[in-house]
Amino acid sequence: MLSQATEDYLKTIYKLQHSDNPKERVTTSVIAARLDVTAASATNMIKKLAEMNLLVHTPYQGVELTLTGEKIALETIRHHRLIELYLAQALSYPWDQIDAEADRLEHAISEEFEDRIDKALGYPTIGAHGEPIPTKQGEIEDLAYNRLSDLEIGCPAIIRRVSDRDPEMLRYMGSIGLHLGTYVEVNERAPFSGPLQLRINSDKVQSLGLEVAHNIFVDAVD
Amino acid sequence: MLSQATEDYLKTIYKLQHSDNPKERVTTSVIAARLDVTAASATNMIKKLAEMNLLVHTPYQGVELTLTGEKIALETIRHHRLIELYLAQALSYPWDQIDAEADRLEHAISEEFEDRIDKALGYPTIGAHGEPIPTKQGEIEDLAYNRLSDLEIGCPAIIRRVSDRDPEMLRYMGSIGLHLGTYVEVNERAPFSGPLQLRINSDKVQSLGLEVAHNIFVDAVD
DNA sequence: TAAATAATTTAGCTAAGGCTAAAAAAAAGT
DNA sequence: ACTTTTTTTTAGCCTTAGCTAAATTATTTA
Repeated sequence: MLSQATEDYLKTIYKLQHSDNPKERVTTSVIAARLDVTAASATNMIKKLAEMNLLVHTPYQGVELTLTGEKIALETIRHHRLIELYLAQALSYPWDQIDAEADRLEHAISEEFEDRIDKALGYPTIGAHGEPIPTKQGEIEDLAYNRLSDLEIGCPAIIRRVSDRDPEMLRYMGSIGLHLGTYVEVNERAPFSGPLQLRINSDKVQSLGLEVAHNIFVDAVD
Repeated sequence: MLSQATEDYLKTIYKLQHSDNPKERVTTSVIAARLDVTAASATNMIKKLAEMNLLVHTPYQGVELTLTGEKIALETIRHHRLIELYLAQALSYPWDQIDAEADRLEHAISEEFEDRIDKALGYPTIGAHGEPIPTKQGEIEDLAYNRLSDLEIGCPAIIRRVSDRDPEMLRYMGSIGLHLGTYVEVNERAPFSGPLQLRINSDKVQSLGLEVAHNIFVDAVD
């Protein structure tokens, strides 16, 4: 059995590798920052993971997961996203609380538990914030959406995914009526990186800061 | 936050203190055996727990939980039993698998999770094997049942609790139709600590070894 | 009561996974 | 090209919670 720390590092590295800017290298300091440990601690763990053949480390350059490492990362991410969805759907958790709870539970559940909540949820493929859920075989869909901050003016769209990094931000989104599936349309864009004026559900008009809009992903509809 | 090991020791000590034979001292070796660690490891941990004022240790005599220690033990046991019941009821786990799963989950859940499954289960007071569930305030009912092995011949009774120590035994009980709430009556008792002849649900007759009967607790009816 | 046995504790080791402080390597600024 | 700054790594330490082996204390048996 792999330690919680091992799973956390692999999960984090996977997410960094497949994030916004895929060309950026996944360096020691980036990993350390994301996991909130010192760079020295990260160096240490990276060395161990490399010895276990879970990743390849090019000193001073960054890391890349091996197939085995990626498999484990995806398993952990699958656990995480299934648990999140279960918390939201079966236990009515608000979407800003599920990430923290799942972060602890994901290391404690058995395959049996995974299978049972998977079944209870109807074998879902999309998580509570719109992320794809890896399959048991370690396959993951590549869902590419546009950022709400990049959406053309007057082009109606549907919210398909939100970043779950900041619970505070999730709470804010919810409070102004932004959820998965919500219709939105940008009315206008204030100059100098100013806020968007958003029409929500062809109804309410709401001013939305760019930072928030950057963390909302949409699909254009026509 | 207390470590998983700390919670496990306190839970185990509590259970030993309140088990079959309450006069027996809870010694280092008994604790070690139950937790499957060496006596030296137990000595070590006991020393730490004593320093934390979670228990009082009289060298060579045994331990006794302090009020604080007992509180934490009961909190852990509450988590465990609520999770067990949730697994059984909401996820249809068989009763022989819930203990192992709950053993890992009990350390990972938040108060929020506890509250939500408590509510989902309708604020239960009895666990999946018939054990009392401690309240959030750390109170626990004292349910004293008779062992099936001690039940008088011809006296109808209802199964109210079973020991969850051995999953194999639980599976066996289930396979011959013994569950919580099942009606049983001892027809006869073979000599020399032989098996009981049991009538189950006023219907099937089944021979049952003493060891199993010893781990089933009943309430006489009428 | 003395010797043998059993239980407990002590001493010292190990592995994980953190940390700080210092050294080394790479990148950036002048 | 040479400092200066930033990043990464190394060295060495800490805590947790296990382990074995040896020493100590109780208990049992002859």
